Amino acid sequence: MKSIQVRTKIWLEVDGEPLIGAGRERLLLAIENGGSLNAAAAELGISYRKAWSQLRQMELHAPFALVERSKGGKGGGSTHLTLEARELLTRYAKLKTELRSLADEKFCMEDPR
Amino acid sequence: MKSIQVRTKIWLEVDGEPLIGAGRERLLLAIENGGSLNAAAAELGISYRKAWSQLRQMELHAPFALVERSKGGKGGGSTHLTLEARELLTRYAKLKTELRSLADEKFCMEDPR
DNA sequence: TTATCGTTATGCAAAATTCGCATAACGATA
DNA sequence: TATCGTTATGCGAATTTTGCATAACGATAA
Repeated sequence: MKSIQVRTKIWLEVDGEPLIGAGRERLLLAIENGGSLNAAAAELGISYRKAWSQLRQMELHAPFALVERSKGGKGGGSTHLTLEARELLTRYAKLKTELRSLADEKFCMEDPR
Repeated sequence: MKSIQVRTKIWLEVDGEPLIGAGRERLLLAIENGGSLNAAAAELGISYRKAWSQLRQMELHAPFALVERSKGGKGGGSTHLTLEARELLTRYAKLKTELRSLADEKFCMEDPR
């Protein structure tokens, strides 16, 4: 049985460049969770290179710092979210769930009436 | 001044494959308008190859026929939308505008409170 | 002072995807 | 049966994505 499914996406842009979407949200959450970009990449099952590139692009256009990094030291280094990044995550999550609930509730492909 | 902008997308899928989104909606509308895939591609400023590929992919997964084609003949050939395709367009347009108005009205990045 | 260690940072080539040029196929009409 | 503008599609070029390999880093421990 072929069923038609409604899909939605919501993301934030700065100057037309992606700031945060579903994928980048996952990345930031994984960074917060793992305490490093490396751990985040591993958790998500993507290459470090890819995670780094995504984060780099986000930071390139974000109007505020997203992470604080450190190199070397005991654990070799670390990356942590800034307060603003955590706030951004909170806002984005709210946006996303609102959109989803709206879509689920209102949009039905059966009987358009 | 860097302003954060909320963007949304809505589309329909069949078996996880895109059936119709903003771009394919434009394509179908242009086909309806021009009476041929060739004219549609020209109107949209995309190559015929690209338009054809998109339409092909849509038809590959759509649970009903989207267009009726003819080759040769007076005008060389033509492509017209089926009734189902026009209904799909109507439904999708409604979905899209509803989503947009909801997004505009509800989602505001200032003061999340 | 110096070696260590796991991280961040990045060049670069490979892989995958997208794009579009070029050309064949088509068939109702004249 | 020749014509004409369309549909159909192979294939190489251009672009984007991916990830391997390796350098850089610097607080800590010895």
